[in-house]
Amino acid sequence: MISPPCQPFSPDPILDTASRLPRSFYNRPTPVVAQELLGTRLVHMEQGVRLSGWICETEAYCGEEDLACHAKAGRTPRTAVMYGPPGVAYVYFTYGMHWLFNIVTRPAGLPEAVLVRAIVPAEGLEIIAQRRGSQPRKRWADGPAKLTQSLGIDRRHNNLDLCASDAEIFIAAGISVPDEWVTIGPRVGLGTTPEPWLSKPWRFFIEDAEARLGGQTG
DNA sequence: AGCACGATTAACT
DNA sequence: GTTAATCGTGCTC
Repeated sequence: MISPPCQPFSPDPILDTASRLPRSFYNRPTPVVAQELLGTRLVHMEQGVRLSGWICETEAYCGEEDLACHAKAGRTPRTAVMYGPPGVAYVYFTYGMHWLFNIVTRPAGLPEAVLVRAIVPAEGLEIIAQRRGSQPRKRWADGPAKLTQSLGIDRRHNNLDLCASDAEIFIAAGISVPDEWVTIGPRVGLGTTPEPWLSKPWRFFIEDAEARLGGQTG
């Protein structure tokens, strides 16, 4: 009995991971990575089911000097992940109940990351509906804690290398987003963070994302 | 050991 | 616009 032939590619787009973004994508200035993540897909392969959404809102957090960034406290058990290599998930807990998903940027030693703040759900809609069905569809994943709830992301995924070929969470290449679709402004929810950090234009989002991305098939 | 606060959300008035 | 929910983290005593 001969071995079956290797699959040259996955014929099923639901299982395709060939478009996983490489580590070099994340090893660049954090605001650039944040903007270029718009229009890509955040994918979670959860027990064989593919859950995903189009990334439509991000924020850049830029190291110890950035007083809005957790790394302002230096290297602690929580922030250690941000001091590691780019392309790794930094998932943290806040307000006693919410998980927020970030991706580490820049070379090891520079504690910077992009917070993913919103997605337009694309795949795994049945499961997302189970988790978010108490809310109208437009609100299923239009916030940083809503998207982690939608995709089933939590503490288990902190420090996960998104660039590893077998990682269950990754970013897949998506569509090219025209500059005219993108609004840039100050980050939100920063409370008493002082200037100039409070006003840095490090938030990026696609205007009318649901209409523009909702019909994409990926 | 104790404390104040948080890169939020949903349900109020 | 206001507020409760709920607990890990980092800082002070």
